Amino acid sequence: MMETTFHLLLYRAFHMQRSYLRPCLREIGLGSGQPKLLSYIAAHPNCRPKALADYFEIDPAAVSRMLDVMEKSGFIVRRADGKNRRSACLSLTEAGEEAFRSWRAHCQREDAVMLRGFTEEERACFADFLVRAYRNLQDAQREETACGK
Amino acid sequence: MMETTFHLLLYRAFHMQRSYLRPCLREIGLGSGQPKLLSYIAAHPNCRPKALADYFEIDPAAVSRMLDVMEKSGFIVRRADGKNRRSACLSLTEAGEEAFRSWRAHCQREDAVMLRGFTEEERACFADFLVRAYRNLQDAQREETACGK
DNA sequence: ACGCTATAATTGACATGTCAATCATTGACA
DNA sequence: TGTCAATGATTGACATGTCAATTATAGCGT
Repeated sequence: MMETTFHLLLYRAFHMQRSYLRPCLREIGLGSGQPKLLSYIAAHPNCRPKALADYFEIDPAAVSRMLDVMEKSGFIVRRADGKNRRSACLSLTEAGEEAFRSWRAHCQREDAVMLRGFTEEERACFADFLVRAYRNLQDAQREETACGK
Repeated sequence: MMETTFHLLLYRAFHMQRSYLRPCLREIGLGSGQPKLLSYIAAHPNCRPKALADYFEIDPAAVSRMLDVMEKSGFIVRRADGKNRRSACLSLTEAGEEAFRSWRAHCQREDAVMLRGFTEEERACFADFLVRAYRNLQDAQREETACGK
């Protein structure tokens, strides 16, 4: 792999990670986009779909359909809220809690595999780079859309 | 953004990058998966679909369908090869060459934006980290599938 | 209280990717 | 040469994501 652009480097690392994680996800019964929703709901019980879309910066439509799947799989429930009939309150079922625990454990092992041979400093540095790259793009995007409008 | 796992860090950086690049791709008339195919075909004229699938480690089915789109968009042509009637020879049209040049230029600008505030050493380090992470996962995957079989 | 606008969720249509099945061609071996 | 297995491409079905349109509810301003 001799890529010339960071764009492709990032793609390949991400893509390989998803590929590596696939068997585990299949075993747990989750799709590749679902763990993040699971973890957010675990950390914020009774949150709304909108919160998920905002936090992960994905389309509410994607959230809506993933919740459909996760509800059908028995990992979450959409509970009606008397006060707010527009949004549902989301929470994990027992199976959802269990799936989340499995995922978290596996995810930690995966991170360990990915960072094999990295020193503690390098890990911190890598995380810092990823955050900085993310923020640079985010800032640029905000500027450009603000300017264009 | 205060993620606890590298898994999510990588996802967010990748996702933000794709989001940042979207307007440019729309302008050129390319889908998000097409630039990499374009660049490979530019570097390897008359290559086969299989080579694309192998190089980028994606499913041949995805390649097949993206080529359909790119052919319909007028960026590539599938030329029959008398010797080998199973695969087609792929090449860029003039429009394809032009799209590739636009993409490459924009991609360089994007990398510059993403790496704003990075020193030269940090850039090299970041690239190295991404390659090492990729290879760690690749090796682990090979081991596990070899072992499982 | 009424109506208008803004917000939340959903649905449809599409792109990218996976997986499984099919189909055609190739190439090797009896 | 003729059969048969391996290879390459395609197609169908699904998950994730985008975008645009629709629907229902909230909430504000008069």
